[in-house]
Amino acid sequence: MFTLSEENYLKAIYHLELDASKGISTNAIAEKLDTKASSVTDMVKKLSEKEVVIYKKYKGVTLTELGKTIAANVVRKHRLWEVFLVQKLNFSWDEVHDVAEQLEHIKSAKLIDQLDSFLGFPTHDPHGDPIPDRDGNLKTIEKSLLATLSKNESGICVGVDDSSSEFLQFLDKKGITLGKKITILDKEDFDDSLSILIEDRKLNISNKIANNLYIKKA
Amino acid sequence: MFTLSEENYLKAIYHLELDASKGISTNAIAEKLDTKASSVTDMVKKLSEKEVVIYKKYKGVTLTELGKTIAANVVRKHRLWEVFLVQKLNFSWDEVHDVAEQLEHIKSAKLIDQLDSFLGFPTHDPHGDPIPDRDGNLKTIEKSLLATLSKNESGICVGVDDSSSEFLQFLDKKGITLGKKITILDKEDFDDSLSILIEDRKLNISNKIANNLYIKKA
DNA sequence: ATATATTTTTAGTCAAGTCTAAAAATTAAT
DNA sequence: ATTAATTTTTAGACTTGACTAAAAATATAT
Repeated sequence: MFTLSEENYLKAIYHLELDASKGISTNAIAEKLDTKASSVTDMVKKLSEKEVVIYKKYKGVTLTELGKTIAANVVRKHRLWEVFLVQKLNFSWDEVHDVAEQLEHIKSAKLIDQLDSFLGFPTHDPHGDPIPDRDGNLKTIEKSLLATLSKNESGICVGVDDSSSEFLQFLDKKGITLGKKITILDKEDFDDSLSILIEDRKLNISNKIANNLYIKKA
Repeated sequence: MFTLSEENYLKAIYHLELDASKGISTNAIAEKLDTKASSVTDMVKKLSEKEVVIYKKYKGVTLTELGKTIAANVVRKHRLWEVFLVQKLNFSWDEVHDVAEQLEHIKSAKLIDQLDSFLGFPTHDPHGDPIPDRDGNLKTIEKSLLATLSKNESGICVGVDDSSSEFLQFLDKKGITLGKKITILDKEDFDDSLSILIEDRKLNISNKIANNLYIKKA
């Protein structure tokens, strides 16, 4: 059995491994968890003892298969709870994260299986992130950052990279929600800002926004 | 803010105070929480600092109004989650306790308000125990132990005293569930066992059972 | 290739919550 | 009203997870 702290470390390493080929540095983990590298070293030794990570001094950390499974399961729980909060309890997508951070540590296989079923076996959370299955596998769909699309290309909005409540509330204000179709009307070379069409409305958005919105090309 | 451990102490004291007029002894708390009296002394000092209990050495502990409110809120969460598990996730009433013990510590006012609403503002949990309102008040209904009824009296089954899964499963097996009408057909002086009528079926039950079943007299 | 800068680890400390064993207070018994 | 039994508290130690400051290893720059 793993403690709340251990689960958070595994989850952090799991997320960091998604976009990093080498071993994860203790510093990177420390930053992600808002703690100190020395604390990470201690914990990583413990996790290594428990055979959920492989750790060589000064060489960074990688998850073992077991570690990956455990981390994916925490992520699965987190995302299922997010769906629950939005679909059943009328939370908005920018309110769910902190509560899901707590709920993801509840231990009960039956609970999560039944929740999954109750929600109709959702495949993605409210931010468009895929929900791992019971074995920890997640099918990733081909999605592109809006910023990478060319003029006149279009697609469906399927996810966000940054899921801070500030960004999500900004999207709400602009009427940009998952599932909507977006077409690039124009790209401005000067500042890489975009002119887009979304549901018959024309909108100008900055490059920063375009770099945090995922599109499934049509 | 209170830690998980602090909340569990407050809840234990809260439950113990329900059927005890004097201050609660550290020993009683220790037994309830399956810990040692010395640990309780330490914690009770801390809770006293935080003004949620009143503690005089060797004299036992009582909750302050603040302490009562906090404890009642934990109990409220516990019981709402139990309702959720049974009504929405198809748990049986003997499976919910351990999971609710975890869920009761999730911190989010919105979560619990929305859950309450989602469940239709239930007044009692699956074991017939009342759910405190947002202010910690609970309305107790007049209920009697089945063992206290006399021959030919009858009433509705409204709760259990012992909610161990063993006892609950026993009741399931016998077809005794909340809401059913029970009539005392006969009482046996020798062993205080009862002959009862429940939904046209005649049943013999021991005194031990009768002392753990609550009835609302008809 | 050596010096400098950065990253990572070690060593020692701390707080929360628990424990055991011993001491002190309270309660019960003669 | 002492003595004996029980309960409660204190004192000191342990574990988990974190921290700071110093040492060691690695990476960078001239």
